[in-house]
Order: sequence, then C-alpha cells, then structure tokens
Amino acid sequence: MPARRRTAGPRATRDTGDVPRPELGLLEASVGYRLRRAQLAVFARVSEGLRLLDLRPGQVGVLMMIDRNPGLTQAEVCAALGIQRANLAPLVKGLERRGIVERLPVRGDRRLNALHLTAVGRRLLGRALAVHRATEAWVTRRLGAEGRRRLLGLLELLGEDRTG
Amino acid sequence: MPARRRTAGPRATRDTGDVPRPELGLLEASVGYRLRRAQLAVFARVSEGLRLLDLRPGQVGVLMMIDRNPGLTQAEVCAALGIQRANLAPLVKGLERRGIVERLPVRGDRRLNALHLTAVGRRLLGRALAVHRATEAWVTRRLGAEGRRRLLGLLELLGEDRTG
DNA sequence: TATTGTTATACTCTATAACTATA
DNA sequence: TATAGTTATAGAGTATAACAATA
Repeated sequence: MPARRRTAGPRATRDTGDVPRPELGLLEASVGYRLRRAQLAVFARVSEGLRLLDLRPGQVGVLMMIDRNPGLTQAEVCAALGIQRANLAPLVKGLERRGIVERLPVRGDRRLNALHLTAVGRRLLGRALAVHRATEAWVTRRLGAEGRRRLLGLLELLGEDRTG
Repeated sequence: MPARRRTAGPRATRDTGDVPRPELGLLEASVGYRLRRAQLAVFARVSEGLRLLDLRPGQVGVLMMIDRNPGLTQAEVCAALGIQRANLAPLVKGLERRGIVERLPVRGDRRLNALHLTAVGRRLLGRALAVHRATEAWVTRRLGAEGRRRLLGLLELLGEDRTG
C-alpha cells in the first residue's frame, strides 16, 4: 500500500477524499505551465493517431502548408511556421525520399526549391487530416465549439511575433 | 531583395500589401499548432527572464510545488506535474547540489525523500516569482485579464488526464 | 553583401528499461 | 510483489555556426 506521512508544516489541501493531494500552488494559474500540459496532452493524441502513417505533427504541418501553397520554398515554410531552415532541411529530405513531396527547380533563381505534394503525398495527407479532424473533435467535446473557438483566438494572440 | 515568383497554380492569398504571404490553411484552426506556437512564445520569455538565475521553467515549477507542499516526495511531485520519476531525479540532484533544495529522510519509510527548500532556495524562488509575475502580466497585456482567466480555464480542461 | 539550402553539432525535454533498496 | 529513487539511453524538438551555391 502507498505510504502516507507528512514530515513538516501545515499543508494547504483541497481534499476530495481521504488522502492529502499536493497543491499546484502558483502553477495553478501559470499560463506557461497550463500551455505545456495542454500541448502535451493534445500532441500525445495526435502522435498516436499518426503512428500508423509514420508521420509526426510537424511533418503534417509542413504538408498542410505545401498543400495549400504549392510551390512554396523552404525558407517560406520556415518563416510561416516559425522554424529554423536548418531543421526543415532533413524533414523535407525525409518526405522526398518517401515520395511524399517533390522539390522542383524555380525558373530565375536556382537557389530555390519549389515544394509540391506528390499523388502519394496527397493521399497520405488525406489520411492525416482524418487524425487532425478527430483531434479537433476531441477538443470540441472537452471545451464545446464556442470554447474551442475562443481558445484558438486567445492562442493566436499569444503566438504572434510582435514584441512587448 | 527577396526573390518573388510562383511556379504553379492559384494561391489563396489574403494580402495586406504587396507580396503574397503563404496561408497556414488548416493549421490556422489547429489547436495543436496554436498551442505549440503559444507555448514556445511564452517559454521563450520565461527562459530569458530566468537566465540570470540559471533556472529553467521546469525547475521553477518543481520549486513552486515544494514551497507550497513542504515534505513532498519525488514521486508525488511527478504525479502532480505529470513528469517521469526518471527525469525528476537528475533535476532534484542538481538543485540539491546548488543548495536550493534538501532531501530529508522520512520516518517510517526509508525509500522516500522529503523535499524542502533551503533558505537559499526560498530566496532564489522569490526572484523567479518576479519573472513569473512579469510573464503573467505580459499575457494579460495581450489577452486582457478576462481573456487570461478564460484561457487558463480552457487549458485546464485540455490538460486533465481523464480519457475520452 | 545577402539569401537559400545544407551539414554538423549541442542542448533540452521526454520516454523506456533495468537496477537497488526498501516495503 | 509493489513502490521510490536512480541510472543509462534513445528519440524528438530546437538552436547556432559554418559552408557552398547563387543572387
């Protein structure tokens, strides 16, 4: 059985039952902490759903971007998603090796790769979108449609890159 | 000057100015994506503020828990914060080596460590709390007090460990 | 000079497995 | 048998620096 003891001082408790459960204290109202917990919970669900497709959330994000903006360059993807060029390179390479995306030369600037989904890539993205929809549905079950909308709006305000 | 070209197909654009900016597409309304961006933005601020103290957000969270619940064991901290015992061990060791926390034996169960803050630890936590408050104030500037409260409530619902 | 894409590298966070000592 | 704490290790995610090719 689990040990029960307290060595020191009064513990603020909000017991629902028999055993003193630790309080989060200031963490309770820490936006950073709450964001981290929520993000981990959501990503765990998404990752589990994507496992069969051998994709991770970041890869699906890139695929969504390319699908919506065919011909995008890697630097543009990076700027839009807020990731480093150095980290996108191996990600794209992996997707290309699997025949999911292709990199076409750009007329007039030979430094650039124009990113496109292949037919295989579009099919795979379709399956990934089912996971995406299931996750959003789960969020809606927890928060309600209105709660989910509000959350998206608040998160967008926090994620913007303006300073101050 | 940045190159401008588009190799293929019509691009859905919502231009504010001269240059076509890529659309996020489905990512726009992806709770997972928005959570990740917001969490990165907030943690970047917190980490920067904590740099002088040589602390990271996770360490401060543990200190907050111990401060509020003196005598807590490592397993209890892990359960409350949703982290692995294996990852807390080196974290606590580092804090103990720096004289920030101490581990006291527990009467009646020699497997347990009762965690306490030292005087040094309390002083350091006090400085970390200033960073915490500054971050929450920044969030409030972006979202308003009511927006921040709503956000906390919504995130709590997502972070809970119940299934389904 | 500046930008694109690349490689190499390092650091953090997270997860699993296996061990010990205790219960 | 089960739990607390530890160690080792592996996998992602993210960051910087430096390079070649090109603008």
